[in-house]
Parts: sequence; C-alpha cells; structure tokens
Amino acid sequence: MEKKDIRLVTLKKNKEFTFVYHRGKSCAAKHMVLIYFKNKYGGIRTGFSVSKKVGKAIVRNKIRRRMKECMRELLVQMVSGESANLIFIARAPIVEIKYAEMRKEMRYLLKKAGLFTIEKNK
RNA sequence: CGAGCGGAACAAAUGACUGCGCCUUAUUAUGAGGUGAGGAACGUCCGAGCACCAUAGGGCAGAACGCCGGGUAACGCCCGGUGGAGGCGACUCCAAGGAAAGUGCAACAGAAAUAAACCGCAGCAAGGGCUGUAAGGGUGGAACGGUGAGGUAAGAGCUCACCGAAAUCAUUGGCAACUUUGAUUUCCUGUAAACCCCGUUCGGUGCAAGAUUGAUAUAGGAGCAUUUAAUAGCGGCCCGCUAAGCUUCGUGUAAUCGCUAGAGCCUGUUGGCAACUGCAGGUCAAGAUAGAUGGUCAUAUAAACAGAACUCGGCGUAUGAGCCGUCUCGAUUC
RNA sequence: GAUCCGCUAGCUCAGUAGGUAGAGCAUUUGACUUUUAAUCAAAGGGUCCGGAGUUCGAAUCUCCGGCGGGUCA
Repeated sequence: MEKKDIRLVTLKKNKEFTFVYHRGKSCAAKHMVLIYFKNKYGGIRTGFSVSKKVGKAIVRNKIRRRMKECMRELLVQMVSGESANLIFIARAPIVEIKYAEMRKEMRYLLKKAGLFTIEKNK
C-alpha cells in the first residue's frame, strides 16, 4: 500500500530551527503560525514551538502532543512528492480550542502554504 | 443541629481502535508480548549520598544554628518533655544561650532615657541663691520593685512586716531542661530578629559532576614565565602542598557509560509513651536527551493542583471529593 | 541545574546604623494671557507586593509565600 512512509519526523537541533526561521515564509491563523521552507530532499520534517506565554509545563506539553497528533493525521493526506521543513508556533489562545478545531486550522494553514491538496486525496 | 479542634488515607478504573519511549523475543523491517510521571514530580529553602579537585591540611575572615532528652546516614527535620504566650475549651504557637565583658540606639513627649532634679518638700540665707531629698505631680512602652508602719528638719530598703522579682547555696522530684521548699544576698530600664560575647557545625564545586572511545583542530589574536617569580588547582585572604609551560579570547563540541535495587516499599512482629528501631517473609521492568502517556469512543459523570531529567531524607507552597474521633464548646429535645 | 536582584503616588525613582513617607513628571484648582502653551502659586493622591514574628514602634530587621527580571554552564 501507499501507507508506507508516514512516520512523523521532527526537527531537533537549534540550528535547524533558526535556519527555517530566517529563510522560511510564514502564514498565520488565529491560534497558530506556520513557517515553512521548501527544499529538494529529506521529506517533510516538522518542528513544534510552544512558548512560555502559553502556559505552564503541563499545558505546553499537552498542546505539543495534540499538535503532533494532528500532524500525524494530516501527513497521511498530504502530497507525497513534496519535501519541506515546517515549524508550527502556538499562540496564547490555543489553550481554549478543541482538538477538532486545531486540526481544521492546521489543514487551512497547510493549504495556504501549498503543501496540501484535496484533489489528490480524492 | 451549629461552630470548632485534631488525625489518617485516596488522588479514578476497565475495555476497544489508533499513535509514542524503553525492554524482551522472533525475524530483518516489521510483527508479538511486557511496561511507562506525582503527592506534591513544583519551589530550590535545608540535609546527605555520589563524582572530581591534595583521601581536604594550619590560621584569619565569613556563614548557619542555639531550652533539655531522644530519633536519624545527616539536618535548620521529626518525636517526647520543660518554660513562656494565646484560647471558655479541644488545642495551637514560640530563632527559647548571654544585657552583671564592652559598644551603640531609645523619635515625639518629658526636668531627666541610664543619668538624674522642672515644680515640690525641708534646712541655711532670706532680693536672686546654696545644701539635702527622691514622698507627691505630670510625660512615656520604660523613670534605681509595691503596700503599710517606724524613722527624719524633710525624706529615702535607712529599718521592719507582708508581697513580687533575680542570683547563689542546700533540699524534693527528674537522665536533663526545670521544679518543690528553705536560707542568704540583691532589686540592677529595654533592645542581641543592633554590633558583639560564649558554645556547636561548616574545604570547594556540582551529573552540563566526572569516566571512556572517536573525530576535528593542535589554525588564529592577546598575556605571563623559563628557576623561585608569575599563573593555575584554590572562585574571600594568608601560609602550605602540587604542576614545567600555562592562562585567556575566539572556533568547534559526537557517541557510550554515569542512569536507576535504594539509608527502597509492604505485611507481621520485638523494644519504645512516641519519632524510630531489630528480626522474619514478601515485593519492585519510567529512564528520555527539542526530551516518551496523545486522539476517538463505551461504562449514567470525569471533574482539583499539576509533568520525571543523578538519587534519597525533610521543609514550604498549590489543590478535589469524601471519611474518622471514649475530642471541645454552644443550643434544643428526651 | 545553580545563582543573584527588584517590587514605594497614575508613571519614573529617592528613602541606612528602625521614630510623622518624599522628589520630578502627570492630574485638579487659581493667577498671568484675547485664548492656548510656557511660567508662577496651591491642592489632592500611598493596605510602602502579601502574611506572620521581633520591638514601645517596622517601608526599613527576621522568616514564609507571590509576581517580575537578570547571570553562569
């Protein structure tokens, strides 16, 4: 089947983050911001950033886990050929919203960035 | 029934699908099985283990602690007592050595704040004044203890009686702090959570400690020295010890170990008022490294505070619903 | 992980051996001016981050918290 390479690969090094921050393009929504940098190889790699403004340790942890889960679900439906580095940055009001809304918004952001197409999935 | 006081314990569970870390196993990129945050993981306020620096040395400085006895690996923690403070009470709280080693401070008020004399009282002089006095007045948180009598020129622990306080000695009880009673002496402001004195304790740095392996570089700038100086270990200072090149800026900084079985937890029991402890039996797979527990449901309903990063013992703080007691006070009824 | 500092009027800050809490700006009122600004004069405004303790008395000393910020690796 095509369900082969859908493991979530995360950005780890501080260098990688700063690189994307400097070179990448951004698009924003109410509850989060996406910064993306398209490259030739390496597949889709994602980083998540939740600052201290959002909440205490346990709150930040929960939000990051939810965002990871969202990405995992969306990764299946995405264009397979593309490869890019993404960073999702959580904003303060993200604490209020539910999981479904979060996924909706994430899909909107990816579509905006041109990494997500519904036609392909159909 | 109302208002309190004290105490202990819990911190959702199970199942399904789907994901993540680690371990085991089969087989070679996946499958199967197991397992996976807290009572505070938090704050980082103390005490240790462990590691390295001289297996930690001498002195000064500095810091912490401070009733007594016990517990503990240790503690600034805990338990039991003593004394004091608060509460009708159950009970709670207390950094609780020394003010008679010395220094400082005590605003305003008041004559005067640690030393005395403003008004007053008495004697002498008699216009101011000099001497004695600490009864009375007023101020203040505090004015050489309080009341009464004697005494005196007027007064005063000057003397006596009673009361109060402190110290010393003896004595009752207690391991002790302390306490009971008696005698003697004294009556002295408070503050040490002001400096300080006395006693006790403390070497420094912290798992990013440190060890091993490998790679890269031994590029470059600056400083000091080559023989008793400087620098570093040693980050308060001096002595002392060690090192033959060292320090600093800059660049670069991977993997493995350390890394989880420990002063562990539970049950019974010995000793003890208790903290705790001896013995016996049982039991214990979180170990990540941008950092693992999420998502969707079901069980009527899931809710508080909150997320491990070397590990323990305390303390402090946050917080949900309920429970217990020969407990206390008040009201009512029998 | 370790360590240090701050919190005082609406804002920015003073306030040391503990004794009535102050300055500048801002605000309000009045004067000057045709009016405003500037200037001058006056006034109001403080649980001294919170709670305990020591003391006759605490912004100040001690302890325990809260919030904010810095430094080192």
